[in-house]
Amino acid sequence: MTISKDENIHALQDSGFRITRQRRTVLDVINQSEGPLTAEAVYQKAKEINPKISLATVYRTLTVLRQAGLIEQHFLPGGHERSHFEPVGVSQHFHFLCLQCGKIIEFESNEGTQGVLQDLARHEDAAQPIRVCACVEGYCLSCVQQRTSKS
Amino acid sequence: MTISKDENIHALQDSGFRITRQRRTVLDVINQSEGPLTAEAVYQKAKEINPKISLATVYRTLTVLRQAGLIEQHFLPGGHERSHFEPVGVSQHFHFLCLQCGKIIEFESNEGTQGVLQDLARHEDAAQPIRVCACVEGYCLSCVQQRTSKS
DNA sequence: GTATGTGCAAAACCTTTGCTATAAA
DNA sequence: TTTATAGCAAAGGTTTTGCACATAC
Repeated sequence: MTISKDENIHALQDSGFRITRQRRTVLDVINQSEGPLTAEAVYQKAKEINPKISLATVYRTLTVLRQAGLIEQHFLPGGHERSHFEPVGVSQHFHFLCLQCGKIIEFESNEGTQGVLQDLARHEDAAQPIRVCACVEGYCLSCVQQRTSKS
Repeated sequence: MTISKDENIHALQDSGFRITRQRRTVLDVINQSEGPLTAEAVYQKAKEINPKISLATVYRTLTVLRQAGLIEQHFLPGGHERSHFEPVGVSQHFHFLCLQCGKIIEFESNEGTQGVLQDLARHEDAAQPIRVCACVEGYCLSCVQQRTSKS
């Protein structure tokens, strides 16, 4: 599950980037995180390791790590408004958002992925799909129960 | 295809909002648009009809129209960074983004929707799904051909 | 040694908010 | 007449950028 960072980080050089302390730090933070982190959250955790790191560097590093294929950027459903960063391939890109309480549930969906790709295949112009994500919005169990009991 | 706005706009009153010139304008702009519009784009088009309208009003109106169920807010894949607004039910919530040229293809996917909902159903906590959207990233035909011809 | 990357502060960007005047009901 | 809404300008939050210094190669 935990992939050695040093195996990883040289992807930076393969993409023509340099390996720096700050980039190691940011990558470590993301690789060791439990769930997706906002840029601000990455910054806070990175400062615990390297108090001198700046928010600008975190943003620039996130871009670079993304270009090197070391992390992915997600947007959660509903708001979508803030980007979140995770190691490549760790999380499912399927989210359910409860419109009432804001709870987010991650789930897997091979059926969904296949279905989407199958229908997409009818559009010849979408030649080479790489990544699928889906967002579902609705109400979670406890919020449904609350609503039911009110009426 | 074009639904009479006057049939539509009274949904505002049903939700306890007033009907104003600005709200008519914004709703008209969105109903008559070809594709999803950013808030800024709505503002530009609205100014052609009512030069006095302010951007703040556009934002507030977008919120109100959304609450009244007259328009929907989407986020396109890849960037996701800016919200786009469309009439309810007009567009598919499935998008393909070409990572190279940025082209976006909208498509339908009943298979995808059903697959996603089927897998989501295994999570009892996601009791009442309402809306599904999916984003696919990859490369479009012409960009794939370019890449192939280079190598 | 040279090009890239960092830190800082300032700017850019999108969106929201406070306030007074205006208009819908 | 009463209350919601519009317009303006200012503030808010996130992300980007310019520039001088530092660091990786």
